[in-house]
Amino acid sequence: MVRQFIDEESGKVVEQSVMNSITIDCVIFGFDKGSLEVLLIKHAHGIKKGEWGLPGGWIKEEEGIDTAAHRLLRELTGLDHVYLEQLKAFGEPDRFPLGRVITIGYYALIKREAYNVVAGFTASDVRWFKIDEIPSLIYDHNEIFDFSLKQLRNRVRQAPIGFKLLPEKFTLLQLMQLYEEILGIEMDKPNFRRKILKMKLLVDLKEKEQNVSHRAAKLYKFDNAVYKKLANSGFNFEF
Amino acid sequence: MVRQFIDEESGKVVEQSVMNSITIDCVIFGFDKGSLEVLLIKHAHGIKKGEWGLPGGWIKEEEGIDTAAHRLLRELTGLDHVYLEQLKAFGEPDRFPLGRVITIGYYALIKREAYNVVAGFTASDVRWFKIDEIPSLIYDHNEIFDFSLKQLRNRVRQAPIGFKLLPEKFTLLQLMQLYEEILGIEMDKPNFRRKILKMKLLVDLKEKEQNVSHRAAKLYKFDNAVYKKLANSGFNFEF
DNA sequence: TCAAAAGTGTTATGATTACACCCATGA
DNA sequence: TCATGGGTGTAATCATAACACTTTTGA
Repeated sequence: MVRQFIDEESGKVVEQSVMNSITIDCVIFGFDKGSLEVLLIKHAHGIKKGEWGLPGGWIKEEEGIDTAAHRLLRELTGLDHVYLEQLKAFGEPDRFPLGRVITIGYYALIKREAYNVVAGFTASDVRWFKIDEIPSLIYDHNEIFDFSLKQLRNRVRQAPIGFKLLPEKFTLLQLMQLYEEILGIEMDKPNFRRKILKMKLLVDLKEKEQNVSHRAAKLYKFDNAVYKKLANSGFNFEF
Repeated sequence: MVRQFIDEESGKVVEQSVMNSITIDCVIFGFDKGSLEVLLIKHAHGIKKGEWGLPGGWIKEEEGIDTAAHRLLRELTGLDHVYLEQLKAFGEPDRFPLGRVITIGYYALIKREAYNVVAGFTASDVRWFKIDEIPSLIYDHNEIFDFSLKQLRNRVRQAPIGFKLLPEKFTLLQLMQLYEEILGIEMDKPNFRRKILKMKLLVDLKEKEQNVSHRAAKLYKFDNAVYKKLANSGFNFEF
């Protein structure tokens, strides 16, 4: 099967061979103003024109699947160098109406303020949706989204991937609210502070918030080097 | 693409259309005499004839992927109605030498004593290997195995899937040794007893071991109904 | 009676939880 | 001065880990 692509160097439309009957779909999570959100695109062409779905596409014949997922994200939304992890393959025989197509689901975590999302050339619209306001999506994309949320809730308890959703500099309350939002639970502020600080994963930046109408909070950043040391010597990230 | 299959009703060889460039491979775990083992097959045909690999095969055109994994397990090893869970898709472009093929990895947990493993018609040999004695496998099957072991170690801490590897009736020491073997750690017998019994997941069968040359241990079974109740109300299975 | 594993008891330590309460800042 | 969130303190409770010890059974 042959498909059209925008060549990333020349910017011209080129034709390339892709794998038949296998696609990639991607759930993109962002965190903004206390809400966990997902990026959806409105299809500009095809049988599902005008409907919302997950960004996705075909895998080139000579390209690995992780590479393909990164490329698709770049093409469809302008996002590059983001945290991306595979969920699993979805392959019910009737999931796609025009033939047998298996899709590999991915999820991405992005720092909202670092990116400006644009609609790629196959999308007519791109928008963030709160996770409890996801519309009815094309094909089995609601199932893929549900699975991705479960996976995120699981993974966030095992490794500090939550930080991928926050700005470089953040306050402890922002971090706590992120965990509350992802896990759908309420936490105790004093206890959360102590617990996260005891882990020694955060670096005190000796800076404070600016222009807030209450006592300014200290800013912290995540220390990836310390995390790697701790992760090797066995380490638990439960909340 | 068309492949040959043994029809499950008539027992005759039939031809059926399968999905092109996508396969399934399965890591089958069993537990015997204190050791965690994996079932491998020696290929009888093809370019990798005589080499060990994971059982696997093609997906029929009208068959879901989970269904395909169950069927393949049945065809290749005689195993039916086993616990089976998808790992993820493996799709490096060079993983398969004769063309671009993506594979979907699965892992199975089976009760060794309940099954008699046989070599299916494409395998010349089938054997259990201890997890620290896995030979060099075909394609990227060592990578798939490594991932499956990581996944098993993770999952076993989140849900009581370990029981799928034990006989219906087991002693607390057997259970503890299973966890020790899977997680690769040593545990304290008195503390393990108390912890697992406090969870209320085990039913005391009021029976004892027979013919052991030491004090006979009580036999227990896993109570799935209680587990489901506990799992709903939030529940932790850490060891 | 001995070995081997079953099974109980005890104590120190640390984590978790649930609060009360004071502090800093802009409106 | 008041609201808002920042930040500290404390005591009760619960979980974990380490290890000493008693019991049962067949060889």
